[in-house]
Amino acid sequence: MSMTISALARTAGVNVETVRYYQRRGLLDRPERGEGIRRYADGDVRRLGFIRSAQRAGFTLEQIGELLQLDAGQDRARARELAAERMAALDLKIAELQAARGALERLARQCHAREEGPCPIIAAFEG
Amino acid sequence: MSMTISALARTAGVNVETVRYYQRRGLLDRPERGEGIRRYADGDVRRLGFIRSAQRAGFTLEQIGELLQLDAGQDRARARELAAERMAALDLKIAELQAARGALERLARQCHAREEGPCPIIAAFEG
DNA sequence: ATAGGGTCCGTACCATAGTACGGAGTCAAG
DNA sequence: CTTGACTCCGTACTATGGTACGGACCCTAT
Repeated sequence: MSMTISALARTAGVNVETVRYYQRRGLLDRPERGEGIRRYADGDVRRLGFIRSAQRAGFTLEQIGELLQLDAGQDRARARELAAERMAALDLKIAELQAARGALERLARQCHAREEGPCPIIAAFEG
Repeated sequence: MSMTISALARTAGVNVETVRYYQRRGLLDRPERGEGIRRYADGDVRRLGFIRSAQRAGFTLEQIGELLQLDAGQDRARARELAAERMAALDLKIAELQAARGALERLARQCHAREEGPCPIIAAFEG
């Protein structure tokens, strides 16, 4: 319920320094010091979890900061806008990675097929 | 056939400074100065194209450097190894992005459905 | 032959997302 | 009541992939 910074970090699976960094960036609160040391609660764990999930979804820390602002302001239109933007970007990125993946796979197969001569993996990228 | 650095950069769609940067990193050659100025040829364009494609496939510049080494050495086994590693990493990344994309889409729909209350996009990430 | 643009090159700077360091303070156990 | 671990905080450093700057040189057209 009430944890130190290292317990918070451990719970969320991040480095203590990362927690401090998020505090500096304004993504996490610095709770009041209760008798010398700051104590963290479940809300902080959830918030940290939010940051990491959003990050996995490809949001930058800056965008995450905005999402957190929206959370307070309940600006749903803007939240949807951000989500839509991110989805478009993700679609693009996914398509790119899939193309790269496919190309790589074909090439590796070709490279396997003929043991002689130059590896087609390298040649194929030239374009 | 014989181009200046800015023509090379333009052809490949990158900044002149980027070309110089790749030269510093050893990814591109610095051709001999013919009458004061370095002249670039098709090979350089292809090589620069290779770098950019490989980059789109998610290779880091360091890995690209290794691929270019292999090109010379014709170490096909290592090339396949790198390709396999990269494919695994791509699969992971693609799955992650697709998950994020799906989550985002569901949330945006929910957020649209009910105009009242807190936006679920933000709440949903907490976990 | 001189003005302008382009080139050359080293060095410095940028953003992003952290990680590390060092000194001072605090806390819990022995 | 001290020792050792942990916390606090500012500042500095890291990696990655570039971008920008400034002085010197070179090339071409007028």
